[in-house]
Amino acid sequence: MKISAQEEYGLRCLVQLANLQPGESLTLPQIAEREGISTANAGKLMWLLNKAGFVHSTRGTKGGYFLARPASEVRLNEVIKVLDQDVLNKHCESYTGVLDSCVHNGDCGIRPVIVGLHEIVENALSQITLAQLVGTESSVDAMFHQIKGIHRTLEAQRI
Amino acid sequence: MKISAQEEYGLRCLVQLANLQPGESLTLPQIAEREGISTANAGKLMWLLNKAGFVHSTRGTKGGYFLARPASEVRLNEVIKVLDQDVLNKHCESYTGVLDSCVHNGDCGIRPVIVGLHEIVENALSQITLAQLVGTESSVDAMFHQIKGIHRTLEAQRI
DNA sequence: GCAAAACATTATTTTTTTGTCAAGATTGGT
DNA sequence: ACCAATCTTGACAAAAAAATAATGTTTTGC
Repeated sequence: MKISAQEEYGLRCLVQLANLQPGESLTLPQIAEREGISTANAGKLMWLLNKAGFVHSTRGTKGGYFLARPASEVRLNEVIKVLDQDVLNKHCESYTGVLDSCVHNGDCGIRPVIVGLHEIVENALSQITLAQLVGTESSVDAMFHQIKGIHRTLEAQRI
Repeated sequence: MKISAQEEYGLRCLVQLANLQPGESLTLPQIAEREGISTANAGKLMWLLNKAGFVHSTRGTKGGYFLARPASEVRLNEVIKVLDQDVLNKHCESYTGVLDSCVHNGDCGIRPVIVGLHEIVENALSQITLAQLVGTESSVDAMFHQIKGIHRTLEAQRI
C-alpha cells in the first residue's frame, strides 16, 4: 500500500510553488532540479496540475509556474485525486454501485476494509492544505498526533 | 494511493481459510477458483503466507491450506506487511534514520504527511482481525464509522 | 511400489507504471 | 523580425509489478 511516485512528486512540486512569494514563479528546470527528477518528468506532472487548475503557467523567456489559488484553499485530497486516479483503488466498485462484474459480489468480507481505508485516508488528507506545508514548522505533525491518539483510545475500548 | 493486487488477493485468500470449520482445508485450485485468479498466482500468494507463518499446508492427495493461528489473533497490518514490503512506502526513510541519500533532506515539507498517513493506516489495520471478516455480518463497518465520526469532530475543531 | 493429487520454487512472459525524448507552440527581449 | 527561453504534447523506452509457465518434491490411496 503506497503513494505512487506521481502522487508524491506532484505534491512536492506544488509545495515548491506554495513557498514562493507573490509574483514569483518557477521554471520547469528549477522545479526538476530541486526534486532530483528530470525536466521532462516534472513537465508532465506540472501539466497534470495545470490541467486540473491548481497552477497557472506563462510561456516565453520569463515564463514559469505559480499557484492558481491561495495555498490555504488547496486541500491535499484534491491534489492526490488529480495525480492519480483516486485516493485509494476500489477493486470492489460494485459496493458503490459502479461495477457489477466483480467475482466477489455477495460475500466479500474485505470490501468494508477497502472502502473504510479509502475514507480514512481521504478524510485525513482533506484536513491538510498546502499552506500547512510551507516552511519548516508544519502543523501537520500535531494533527496526525491527535488522530493517532484517538485511534489508541478506540483500541482501548475494544471496538 | 492504492492497495496492491498482491495485498488484496492475499488477504482475500486468508479470509477464505478463516471461514473454514476446524479440520477443513482448501486446495490451491479451490482457492484460485473462488477468487477468479489462476492457480499459479494463488500458489505464489499462499507461498508467501506460508513462509510468514500465517498458514500451514499439507501435500499429497488430501492436502491443502489452513490457518496456522486462530483468526482472532491475526491482525491485518501484519498480513499486509508480509504481502508487500510495508503498509506504506517511505520515500523519506531518512526521517526514521535509515537512508540519508534523499534529495529532500533538510526542508521536506511533505515528509510528515507521508509518515502520518503511514501510521494512520497501520493503526486502523492493526485494529482489525481476520475473525472480524468472517461471515457476512462484519463489525468492521462499525469501527470505520466511528473513526470517520472522530475525523469530522477534528475538522470542526479546525485542527 | 506406482500413479495421481497436491504443494514448492524458480524462471519467463505480460502488463502496468514511470520516465525520457523530440518536435511544436508561445512569449519576451533585442 | 529574429532568437532564445519557456511551456505543451504525443510518441517512445525503461523499470517495476503482476501473472503465467514450468519443473521439482511430497503424500495418499491402491
